[in-house]
Amino acid sequence: MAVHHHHEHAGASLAQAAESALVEAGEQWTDMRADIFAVLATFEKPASAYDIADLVSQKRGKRVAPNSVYRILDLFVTTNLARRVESANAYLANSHPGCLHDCIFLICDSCGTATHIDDDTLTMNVRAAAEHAGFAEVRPVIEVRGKCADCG
Amino acid sequence: MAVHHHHEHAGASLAQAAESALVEAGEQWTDMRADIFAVLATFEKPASAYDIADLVSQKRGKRVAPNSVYRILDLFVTTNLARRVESANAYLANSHPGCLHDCIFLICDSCGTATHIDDDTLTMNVRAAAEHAGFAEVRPVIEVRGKCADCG
DNA sequence: TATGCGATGTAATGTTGTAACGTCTAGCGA
DNA sequence: TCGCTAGACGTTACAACATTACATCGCATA
Repeated sequence: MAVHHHHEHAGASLAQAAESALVEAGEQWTDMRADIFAVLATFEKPASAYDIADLVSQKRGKRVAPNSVYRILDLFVTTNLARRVESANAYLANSHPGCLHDCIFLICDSCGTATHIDDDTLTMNVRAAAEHAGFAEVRPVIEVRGKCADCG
Repeated sequence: MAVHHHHEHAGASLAQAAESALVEAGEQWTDMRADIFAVLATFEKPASAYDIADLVSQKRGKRVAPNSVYRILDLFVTTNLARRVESANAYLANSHPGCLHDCIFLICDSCGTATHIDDDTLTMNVRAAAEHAGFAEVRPVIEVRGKCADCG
């Protein structure tokens, strides 16, 4: 099984990496974006836009509307700073922004935590299958729901 | 690439197969369930519970609440008569109920149509990767968003 | 007939996501 | 300096998706 290796960021290092990646992409690293990224990065589990809105509101002492959060999350997703977990309608910080590849998420139905696996062979096979069927600009969504080791 | 082969039902044959599968599972094939399955089966694209509720309401000349539709869709999903497309918050009739395996869905971002691919080797690899990470009772969600051949 | 159970109805509410438009500010050329 | 522009963010309203709690109906059967 082919496995993808890279450095995993955390904490301040992660925020740094995120800022670099966003600026690299020609976007601004504003206070609001920093706050939203910081909050997102504190979550173990995929966080909903509303969860994030609540915490960012607390942090700033002023209501931040979900609307604003969505805007910024969308930006994060397109610039690869965050991922959307489709089967949970929620988001995760990307622990290695700037490193572009498909992720496989494992989400525990019981405790909600998500872990991620990288297996480029597998994801390339999925891409290949889709392209073989005539699809272009493909964006694989590969998630596995189940019960994690801790909840077993 | 290993590929899974089986008979694909359509129209009345599909409804028949669905009825058999549901009864096989120890559930009743009621008028409401038949209507919902029939409506679901007419869709090319993944259908939302509300889409289905509207059409079934028309068909019966009486409002059917989304609630009732969700209940029956959940039943269909657990009995393998239908699939949920997570990245579209919508449902598809399973064209081969009674035949149990993982599906890969290709959904066109442009026209919304979904096609499905069977590749047991690929899906088994995804399952294996999740199980290797300590997950149990795994349910793979493998979808690919992109642009279909017609919309290219 | 009474009773229990599965299926469906009804109402209310919770959660997720988007649209439209207003305001603020930094940058920049006249 | 003035006024313009563009991007970021605010505000409100609403649309779309999903669930909860409880009521009712009809059928099987004790």
